[in-house]
Amino acid sequence: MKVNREMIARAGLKLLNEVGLEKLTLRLLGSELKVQAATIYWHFKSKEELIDEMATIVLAEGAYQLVPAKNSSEWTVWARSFGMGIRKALLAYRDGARMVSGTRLTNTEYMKTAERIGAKLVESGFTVRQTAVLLSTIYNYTLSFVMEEQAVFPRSGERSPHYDIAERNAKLDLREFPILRRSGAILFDRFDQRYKEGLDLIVRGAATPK
Amino acid sequence: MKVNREMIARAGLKLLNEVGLEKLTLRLLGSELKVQAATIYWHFKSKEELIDEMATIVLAEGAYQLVPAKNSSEWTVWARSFGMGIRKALLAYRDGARMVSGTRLTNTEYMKTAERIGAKLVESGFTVRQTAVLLSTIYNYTLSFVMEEQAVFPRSGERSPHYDIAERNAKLDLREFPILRRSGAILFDRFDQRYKEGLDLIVRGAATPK
DNA sequence: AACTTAATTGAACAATGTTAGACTTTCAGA
DNA sequence: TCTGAAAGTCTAACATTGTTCAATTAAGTT
Repeated sequence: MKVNREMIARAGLKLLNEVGLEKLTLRLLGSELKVQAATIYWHFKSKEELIDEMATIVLAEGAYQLVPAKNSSEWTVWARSFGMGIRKALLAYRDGARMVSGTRLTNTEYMKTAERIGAKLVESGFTVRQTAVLLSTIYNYTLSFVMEEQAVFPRSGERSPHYDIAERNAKLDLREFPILRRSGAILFDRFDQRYKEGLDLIVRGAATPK
Repeated sequence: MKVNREMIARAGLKLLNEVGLEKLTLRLLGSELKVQAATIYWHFKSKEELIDEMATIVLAEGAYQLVPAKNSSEWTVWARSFGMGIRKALLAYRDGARMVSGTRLTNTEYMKTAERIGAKLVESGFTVRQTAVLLSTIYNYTLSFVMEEQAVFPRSGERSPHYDIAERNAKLDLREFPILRRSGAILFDRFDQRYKEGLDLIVRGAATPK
């Protein structure tokens, strides 16, 4: 059976959702495609390059949701949509954030959307530098946030046993850590809510003159 | 020669700086300590646990710099110092950010400092929730920022050949990507500067009422 | 049909984390 | 001082992984 880069990367993403990044081995991927692991090396020069391709697909696939549904004129809506869209794209795959982090894009699909958003911000009065700082700050915040989120919820709705709130609290003395203790429920639950609040900080900061 | 958890983790950090996270193998670590790799398993139940310990040390070691030198009364100074301090702590070791990301702390040393900073914010009028959101947002931003930074500069001052600005620009058509093209120099150079600007966004956001 | 290129296979390699059992050191208590 | 158990280390192996390479088959071209 003949395979190509696209098929391999897609199968990789399918398996990623089923077994997670750590268990995504080239032999498993080969068996999914009914092909030897070595075959993959005809299409990709390394596993790393395959993961770059997979990450690129995830971002490209999710790119459409980075831009507001209505062609709103408010730049704040665009900035927020950028963050929320990336988070959604990363959450679409198990270990999505960890996979994307530290990969290099293999094509410019995703960048087209980023360029549009950047243009919107420049149009709204930001300098190129301010635009780059704002978008990269949102991007970094989001990437790390979702990495944590997916550590707690490897698959959406399924909480990892390693992050039990009650267990964590048991280790934190209420007298010594009054604030951290009360933060557990905030940090390890209702990620949607906290993500938005953090995103708001950044956007509000950009909206506020020094 | 007898070794213990502390010695092993310290040696691990020393080697981390020399060879990076990927090449940090248990056999190499064993040879550094003049001990077989298997010995490490008497002190740690897995490599992951060893890395947890190493990460914990990095944060604990860096904790002192999370708090302002002068006991300033301005909460903004505390918030900024928190971010800058974490960045410094992560930068102190090669692949520091990647190592810390996704590990679980093995003791509460670092948390003591976090609690102090949290207390300062609550004292300044923030709710516990606002405090948790602000600090976690700074933390996430910083972690991801430094991961990128250390991908570009694996060791401080030594730029990775994979992130050449001119090369990147060559791939980006100036007409199609006018903004991204000009962003390269902002994103892949002068990390100090950009980090502060991003951090400022967050802090300013927290200072601004909705 | 002959020949070239594209794609896949099978088998192996080196390296890694990890484990099991034998061996050695440490040291408290008789 | 002797003894025996506990603590610590070593040797040797295992399973799994990414990767390579020569041999083989499939596809496409002249």
